[in-house]
Amino acid sequence: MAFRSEILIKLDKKGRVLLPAAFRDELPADDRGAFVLYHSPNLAGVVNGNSRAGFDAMLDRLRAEALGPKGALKVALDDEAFDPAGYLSASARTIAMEPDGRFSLPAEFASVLDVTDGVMLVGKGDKFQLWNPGRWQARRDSDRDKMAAFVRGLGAGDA
Amino acid sequence: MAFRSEILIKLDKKGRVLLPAAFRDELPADDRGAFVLYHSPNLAGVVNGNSRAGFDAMLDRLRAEALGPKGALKVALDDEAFDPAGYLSASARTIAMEPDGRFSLPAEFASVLDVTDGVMLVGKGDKFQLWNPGRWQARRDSDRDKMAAFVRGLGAGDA
DNA sequence: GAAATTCCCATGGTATCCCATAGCATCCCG
DNA sequence: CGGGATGCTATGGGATACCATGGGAATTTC
Repeated sequence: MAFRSEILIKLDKKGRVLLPAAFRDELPADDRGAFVLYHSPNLAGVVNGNSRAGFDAMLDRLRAEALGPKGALKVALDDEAFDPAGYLSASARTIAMEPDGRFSLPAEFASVLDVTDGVMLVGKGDKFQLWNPGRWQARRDSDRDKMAAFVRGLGAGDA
Repeated sequence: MAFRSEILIKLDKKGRVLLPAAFRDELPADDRGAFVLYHSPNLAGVVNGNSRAGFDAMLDRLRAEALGPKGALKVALDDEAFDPAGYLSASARTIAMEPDGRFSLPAEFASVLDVTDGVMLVGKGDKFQLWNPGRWQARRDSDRDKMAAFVRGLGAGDA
């Protein structure tokens, strides 16, 4: 289960978006009809997506590693303390797909993405992202330079 | 598992390419039906390939070395920071083969390779590469000289 | 009832399945 | 040891299935 590739998908007049077959195939076999969209916790204008199981697994890791072994119990009782996993849950929505893999993009996501006729779907391995196509282009260009620098840095550190 | 040799393969009118038997045999026995293609991170016009397991192993090593022990959690949440493994995932595609070992080369790869009727498959040990045959010829010639110089350098350092 | 949502059918393009063949390499068996 | 016989590899091509998309009709929502 690893989301790869970047795919430009049409947003039609009815506000529908297709989750590409390449991504649908990465959803768990027993839960192909729905997935989760949630706002990026620290990058405005980006929406993250994952399978329900993948999203839940991330929350579990978050609670375990951020809060320690007693985290789960504490979170269940302590409403005063900040709970990052709870924060993400509130920003997330379960999205049901039609049998053909399409779904209607909730307006809250469409507006932060600022998309009107196309959405860029980007695989990030253990999750995927929705981007405004133009913004993704810019991000991608800047990442390309960072990647080249990163590779150069590996060589230097080695020697 | 080591990819060796250089093989020129036809690109037919339907855009199909054969993964040579010599390379298919190097794929893990339990995952022979598909592999991964991804753009070279720092060499334009070159496409890399590997088994799914080989690609994933590279990403794991990458994340381990690029980030600290808390890397996994940070990467899962931080969309603003540059993530080399995520960058490679976005540039990669899982390629399913027909039972006879052929696959259709996605247009994005065919265009950066600038191939029309033939692709050079080059084994690089732990991965393989796709090249435009002419460009590979040039690269190979230049590498031959570099290799000779490298071997001479070894002798000098020894003495 | 008007607007939005969901279901269903339609379509062009692409990818996949399947069958076919020529050229090698290997095997087999007396 | 020879000479077929077999099998696999790389390639071609027709038929079929699937993907992404559009749009009408039915259903829901307020």
